[in-house]
Amino acid sequence: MEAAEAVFAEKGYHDAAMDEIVRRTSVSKGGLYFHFPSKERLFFAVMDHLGRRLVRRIEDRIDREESGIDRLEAALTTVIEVLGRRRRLAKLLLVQGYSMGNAFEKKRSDIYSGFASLIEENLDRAVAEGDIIPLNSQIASYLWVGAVNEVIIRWLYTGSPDPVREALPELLKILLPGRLRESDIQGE
Amino acid sequence: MEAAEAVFAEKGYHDAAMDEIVRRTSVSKGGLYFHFPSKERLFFAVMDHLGRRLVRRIEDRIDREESGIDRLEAALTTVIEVLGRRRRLAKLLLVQGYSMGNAFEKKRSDIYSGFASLIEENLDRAVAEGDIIPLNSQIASYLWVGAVNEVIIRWLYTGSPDPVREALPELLKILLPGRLRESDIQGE
DNA sequence: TCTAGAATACCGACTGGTCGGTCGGTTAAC
DNA sequence: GTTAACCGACCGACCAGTCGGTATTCTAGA
Repeated sequence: MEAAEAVFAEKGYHDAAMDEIVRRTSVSKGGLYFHFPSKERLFFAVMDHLGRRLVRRIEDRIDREESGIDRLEAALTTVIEVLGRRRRLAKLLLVQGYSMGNAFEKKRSDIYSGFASLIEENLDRAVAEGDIIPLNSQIASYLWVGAVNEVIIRWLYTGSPDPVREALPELLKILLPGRLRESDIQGE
Repeated sequence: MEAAEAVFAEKGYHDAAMDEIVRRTSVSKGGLYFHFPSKERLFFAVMDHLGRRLVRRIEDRIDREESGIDRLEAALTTVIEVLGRRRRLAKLLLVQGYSMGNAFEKKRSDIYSGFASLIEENLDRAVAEGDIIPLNSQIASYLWVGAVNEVIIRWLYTGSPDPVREALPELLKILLPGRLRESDIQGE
């Protein structure tokens, strides 16, 4: 029962007790352990499920766009919108994993890589299409991921700035300066 | 004894046992608890100490520069250099805190804010000096912080890319496009 | 069609190990 | 002789995982 998601999101890996997860489901502890051999595996299963679903959602969204730069904008908008509206999901995906200690390293890489490679791919595409200046797309994709991560975590912890209304437009402006030429031309 | 730093950095907050910290020092458990009322407080003390030291080091470095844009470059270079050379410090400051669960929220904000406000301040300065285009410096500072965070964590987990040699030049190129005009002018 | 019994799914009281924190005491300093 | 600094054996709470058992579904042979 993936309503274990709720407990992990609220308490973090370590403070989430299997007994509490059990209490919130209709299965018993034995039943839970029949399907998942350990707490760690249960947690990984939840993370994988949610991570993959988010990436798929982004992919579906950007497939509607033609150019690399449009796809980049759509990808960023989608992540920020999804994570910025669902605190629980955001907290679980971006924060609570670390609380399981060093075992999380591999899993984190997996999840973040899904999003990063999506960005990397479309950065290359946008470069090829001449919409943005050439760059090391791998490192640039880390920058994108890191920016999203930080903005969302900041919002989780302090409640501001609003990811969708405040942060997103600003991030787009900085990360896709090519866009400026179309709408912001005025000075030089 | 701040050699508790080593244990926290290796194991993370939760997996670090007070008994092990004690074992690695010359004091006893009672002695340790005489100075620090709880494990949590000890951890916070270590974090505060290291966080403040890093910020001070950056401040010292950027005070040697005149313009906002030079100070930004110096700040970014310094963090990446310091964290990119000292795995233990980086892991402790950027990763291990989360493993203490939700109690870490406030502390993380404190530490990251120190660096973010440094960036924010100098972004404003660089804007005023006309070296970069106007932007929401608060959100831009989160982007900077997030980018550093991600690049370093990536390196911690996978060993690449090299923060100083590979990531830093690329980040500078993207974050301070103004710099391009001086060295990269060729086309348009 | 009936049934033995195998396999699958599930139950929840219990346990064994771990670890933060305590406390009665000792030593050293002023 | 008072107080600050320090010691380390011990305690008790907590919790992942177990295990002996039950219920349900599937399978096969007569």
